[in-house]
Amino acid sequence: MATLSDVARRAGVSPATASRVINGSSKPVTDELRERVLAAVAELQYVPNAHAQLLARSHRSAVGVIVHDVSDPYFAEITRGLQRVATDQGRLLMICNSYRDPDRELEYVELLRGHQVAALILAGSGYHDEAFTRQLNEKLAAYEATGGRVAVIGRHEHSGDAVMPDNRAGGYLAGRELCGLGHRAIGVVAGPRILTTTTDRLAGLRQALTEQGRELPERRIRYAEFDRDGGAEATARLLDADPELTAIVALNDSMAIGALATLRTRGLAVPQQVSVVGFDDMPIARDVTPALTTVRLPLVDMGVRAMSLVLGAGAPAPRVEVLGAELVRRDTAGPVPRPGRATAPRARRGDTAS
Amino acid sequence: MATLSDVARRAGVSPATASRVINGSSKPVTDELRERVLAAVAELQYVPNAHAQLLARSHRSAVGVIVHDVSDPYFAEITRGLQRVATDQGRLLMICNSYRDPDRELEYVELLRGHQVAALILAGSGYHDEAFTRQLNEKLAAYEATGGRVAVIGRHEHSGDAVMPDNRAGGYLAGRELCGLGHRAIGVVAGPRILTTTTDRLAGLRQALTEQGRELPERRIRYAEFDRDGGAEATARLLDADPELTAIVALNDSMAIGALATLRTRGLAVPQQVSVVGFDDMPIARDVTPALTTVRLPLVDMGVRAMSLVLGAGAPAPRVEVLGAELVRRDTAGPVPRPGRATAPRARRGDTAS
DNA sequence: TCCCTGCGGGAAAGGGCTTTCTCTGCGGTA
DNA sequence: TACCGCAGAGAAAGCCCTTTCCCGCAGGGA
Repeated sequence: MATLSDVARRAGVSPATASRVINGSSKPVTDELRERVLAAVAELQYVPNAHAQLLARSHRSAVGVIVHDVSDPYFAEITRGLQRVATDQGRLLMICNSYRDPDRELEYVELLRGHQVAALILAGSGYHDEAFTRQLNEKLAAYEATGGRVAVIGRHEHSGDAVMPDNRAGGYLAGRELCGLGHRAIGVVAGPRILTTTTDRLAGLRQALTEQGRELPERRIRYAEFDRDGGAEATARLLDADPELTAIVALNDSMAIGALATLRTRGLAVPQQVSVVGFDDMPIARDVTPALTTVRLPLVDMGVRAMSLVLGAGAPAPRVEVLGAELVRRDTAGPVPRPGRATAPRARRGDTAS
Repeated sequence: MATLSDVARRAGVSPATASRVINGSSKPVTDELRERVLAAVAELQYVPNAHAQLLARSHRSAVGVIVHDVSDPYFAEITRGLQRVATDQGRLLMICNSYRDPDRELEYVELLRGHQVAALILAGSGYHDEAFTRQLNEKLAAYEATGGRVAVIGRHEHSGDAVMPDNRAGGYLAGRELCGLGHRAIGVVAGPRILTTTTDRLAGLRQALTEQGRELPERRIRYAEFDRDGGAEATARLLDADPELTAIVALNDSMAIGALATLRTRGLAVPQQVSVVGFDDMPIARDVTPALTTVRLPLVDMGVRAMSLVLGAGAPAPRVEVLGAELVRRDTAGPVPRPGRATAPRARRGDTAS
């Protein structure tokens, strides 16, 4: 690889001058030398060694992000928001997938610290795990002690800047909607119970049912992986245990899609026999058939805000931004079927392509 | 940030010894010193500066990847394959999204070169753009001249290691299937015509039709963005121009989903009135209703192979691996409707959740 | 007793860049 | 004419590590 001194030598200047030209330093350089340097750069196809630059420069610029999986639409949307702000500010993003493995999450914090990121964003759900939380907080504290900025998305036991989707309110919305449609036997297809996302959404849901004088017993909840196959499998277990179910709440849209697959396999019409409500409103939600009724979270905006928090001026007190959830009515939630009468399939509501 | 010399000082040893302990060097260190160093590391929460390490070490380890967009399922799958091999070998992956912007692609090549990656994988489609291709090749050549390894996925005008999905064969498969079902009026919802992926798939399709004595006039092709909305829009234009169409080939699954959305909006039954065939077999393809008939590409495997090529021993001659395409029959492609008879909706074929 | 060997440790030389500090030479002022 | 100041260029000091090279010392063989 050509180095800066190669360029300098070829241009007949000192490395200092070459560096100044290449970085557009404020220190003035004669046009003639400038041109000679630029020519040498082009001829040698010179690209500065990023590591050497980062070592020599004082200020850190990159931002680290830890998500569960960028290819999961939930995180893809959040990342889009993060990226937008980062790009605007000329920051490089280092994105790490923890695949919901707490140990890997810890490792990535170290790794990103080692890479001298200016800030760190934890975009995955928090865990109900004291030992892990303590370790994570130690590492984050060490990082913050050296001037690193941290923001979390979701409920983590971390005192600092945070963007919180209102999962509880979202759960409540889903529950109220189904109650309003007359459902009593409501099953829940939940993500891993160790995630705060799961428990928060569940808590909101439970509150809605309780307010309506209904209840949500544990036997109507099935925990599984937070993805399509987890949803399919949990739905199957739920139906096996309780064939009377008239509605299913899936705690994210991927699981909801799995639930729809299982219902289809079993010949249960949605929403005529069983209603389904998802969570997140990922883009695909409107394209499944019937289009998914779900709870929308402002995912992109969450990313935008988290990045803004972390790149903005440090506030004395930790800032917490709660972002509301919103019910999106589509075609998978309908009135509870009248008992004792065989339900005939009705025409599906039309959907709009846009 | 604590540095290595801080650790050394605290442990009462030289930086050299500290480094040896931390990196598990082969050079032996007394247990006592070792423990003192380890203790100091823990107390100071020391994390080595990755940039300094990379600068000091001679060998480069990270691998750079340029994709169009990791959150696009097509690339998510490929990336999964890349990641698998990289992780096995303890390599860090730097993934960059070009968002199908050639200039950004060029910039990322520079950036990754600057970051001293050991290898570079171009996973996006190639472009029909001579100026761009020349620039790209120059940059890649410069990189390879300094010992960098390069592999491309898809057809790029780059002489070197490559993994090629057989897009042409896939297009052929789609065409033959529809011909076999009796379709004559076949429309194509295509991605940007500047992408080799588009033209290759189109070429295969055209060949199939030609062999059957049919043809594929330009007026039955609509080019749009390679995503859901592009597909929806192109389908609308196609139907407006030619309402007699009995089948649509979408050049990727995202577009196919957009096509289904438009057909649904217009009240056209799939596959009774219009058949649809997609391309790629992304995971969601089996979950839309009706489940999508499509052409499967071994996406994960493509990633695995590309990474293996690039991390394996350099072969004297460039290696090109062509991976076959396969037709996956699901529920969106059916026999051509008999003309002159109103088509009544039939029962949908059952699908299996798995 | 002396020398050689080998082990454990430290000194120091990079690795490629940025940036401060220093130096030279010029134009301008008194 | 003497001096000051400043513009433009270079010398050199880091930034934080790794790794080679070297040194001192203890043990073993002659």
